[in-house]
Amino acid sequence: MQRFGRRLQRSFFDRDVDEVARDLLGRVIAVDHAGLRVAVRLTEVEAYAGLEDPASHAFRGRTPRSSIMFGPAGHLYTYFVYGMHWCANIVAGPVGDASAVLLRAGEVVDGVDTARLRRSRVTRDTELARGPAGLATVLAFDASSNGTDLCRPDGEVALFTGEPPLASAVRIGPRVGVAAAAEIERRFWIEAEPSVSAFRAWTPRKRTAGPAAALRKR
DNA sequence: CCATTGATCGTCT
DNA sequence: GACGATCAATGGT
Repeated sequence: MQRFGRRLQRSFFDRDVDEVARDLLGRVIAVDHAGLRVAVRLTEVEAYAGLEDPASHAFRGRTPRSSIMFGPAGHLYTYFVYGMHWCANIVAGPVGDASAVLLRAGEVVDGVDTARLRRSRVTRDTELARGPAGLATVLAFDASSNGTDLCRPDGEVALFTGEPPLASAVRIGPRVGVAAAAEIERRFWIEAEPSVSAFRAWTPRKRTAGPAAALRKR
């Protein structure tokens, strides 16, 4: 789509994951699904640096879930969390590096009507793609999206150049909801963007399983 | 505005 | 068997 610039090539993703994450801000990810297009301008992302990063899904080596991360850059890595949400990453760096960028938030710039239908409980458009699960829902990402190549010229998922933000508008801080390596700053976002989710430091949760939960189920 | 919490299941130990 | 790269409803300030 000319409107959002050129489709990004594999070389864009095949670099240091922190650089890729930083450079993804302002880019536009477009998905054609069921004959409908939704496009999102990325405003918040997080880098996960493969085997060396305790917070990464690849930290403990290759598993069935993390196997896509060990493959070539520019492919989607989707995963299921908390028993109900899907989240999406883009694999970055050389093969075997197992790094990826979590797509945390964005602004819906095309297909707003479709996005509203997919997020029926959301009232404000700025919240349609706020948070990784909301963003994934708007773009119809799920198990079947895992491994999708963003760099195929005819692919139904694509990343376009868009318009990168001013360097002065980019902020860097700790990742959201991450217990491991909480001091590392690998979250990148665009300042003063209404679609960016609020920062929440990791906090221990009250027990949700155990005797009380078992009783509740009866 | 902010803090708390239930829902729900794939993944890995 | 425990827990998680979460969301949205709820209730208080």
